[in-house]
Amino acid sequence: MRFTNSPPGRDSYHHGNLREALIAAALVMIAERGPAGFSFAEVARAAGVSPAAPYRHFRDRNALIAEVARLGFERFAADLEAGWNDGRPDPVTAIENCGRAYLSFARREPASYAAMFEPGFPLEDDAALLRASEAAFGVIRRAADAACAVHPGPGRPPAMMVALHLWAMAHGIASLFIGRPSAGRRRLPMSPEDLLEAGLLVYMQSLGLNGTQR
Amino acid sequence: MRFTNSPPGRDSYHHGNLREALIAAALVMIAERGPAGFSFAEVARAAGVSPAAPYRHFRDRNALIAEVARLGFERFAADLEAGWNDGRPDPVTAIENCGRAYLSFARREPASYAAMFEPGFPLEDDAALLRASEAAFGVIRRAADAACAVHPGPGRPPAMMVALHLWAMAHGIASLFIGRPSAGRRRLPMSPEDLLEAGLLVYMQSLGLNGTQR
DNA sequence: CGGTTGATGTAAACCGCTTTCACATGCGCT
DNA sequence: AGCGCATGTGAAAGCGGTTTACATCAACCG
Repeated sequence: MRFTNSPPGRDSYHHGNLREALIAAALVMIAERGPAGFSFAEVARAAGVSPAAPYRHFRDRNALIAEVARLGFERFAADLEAGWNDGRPDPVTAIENCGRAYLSFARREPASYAAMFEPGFPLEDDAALLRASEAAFGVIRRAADAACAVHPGPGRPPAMMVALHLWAMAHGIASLFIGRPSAGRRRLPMSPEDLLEAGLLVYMQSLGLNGTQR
Repeated sequence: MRFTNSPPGRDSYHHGNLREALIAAALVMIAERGPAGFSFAEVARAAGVSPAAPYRHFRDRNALIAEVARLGFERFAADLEAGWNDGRPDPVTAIENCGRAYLSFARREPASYAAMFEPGFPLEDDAALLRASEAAFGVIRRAADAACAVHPGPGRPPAMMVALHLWAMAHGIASLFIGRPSAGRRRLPMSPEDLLEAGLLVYMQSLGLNGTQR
């Protein structure tokens, strides 16, 4: 499998856009075998260059994974933002849509999701990556803010805590039931999407955030 | 670092309990660098034996990780069972205790937890491992059953769904906020334990599973 | 235009890991 | 005491990953 992308297609000594080709190859391999399932030399082979070439673009294998994660967080934040859609038509429905966007991302981009949450090495010293992940969580945080604002006077739950609960529930379901199988994986009586929607509804109902009876 | 354990301490040709020593060494290395962060030869070195010795006990590196995961699931199930404590003093409190036991395990045995949920390879063909993981989930499932039984007549939630929600919430919090840092990690305004307890309370309150007002 | 410079890719050497083999050791059973 | 099987060794073959010194090329500049 070559990833030399048509324009300048590698008819010459230089590749042309090796950096992007390496990222694309890494995405495929991570999707197939996880963040630990490929080597720096292997992506080089997939891109049709010598094993030493990638070192011109990334300090090492970890830096490549970190870049995959950073780009993933950017698209992730955009997806969540689109799902949230400024809280329309109403906060509860918007949060459900946001949850669906969350799982949809994990499903469409399992490689990015894995690089983001199971990189296999620290990956906390990368400032750009940190900023990207902050942006993604920011969407959830703002959604929780808006939803909590609906809550009547006293006893209003702390928005940060609500945001963390929403995130944990979504991540828990994505991590357990989407992507490459792990040990805990088991057959579900419903789709992960339905499972998450039900969980979010139950949670938010208790907070009095929706108009439903109870 | 040697793992030759004091009683026959390796004064002789044979190790004495190499199998356990290899598992112990693997646990240390997984805790430090993740399931992908060690080689078969390296655990052999740590145990003070030749690189070929481990093959007498495990088919390959993956089999070693799978065994670490299996033993982890056994202790995990026992911990959850102890937390649940047959639903005493009452189902809601018992589920909170179960949640605390969940996070406590992830904290005390980060290596086991990682091997169980992020092994880095399929690990679903191992029957013994599957059984062990079933047993662990069974505890959560029974807790959800018992809790749901308290619910008044119609509108009773499906226990399986509740079990999955509880598991997802606990796993989400453990995965995001306990263990070696990942990208999504951020500073919490509260301990993971308090975060989970609050989340479980909010969730169960909505189901009418506790006696609290609202 | 021609030369220089820096970015990009290569070739090959080096190193460690994996796996297998024949062989050594000694524990436990009779 | 002696036998047999489980367990550990040593060496070697083969791979694959990483690294260093060198090759190529594009862009810039006088």
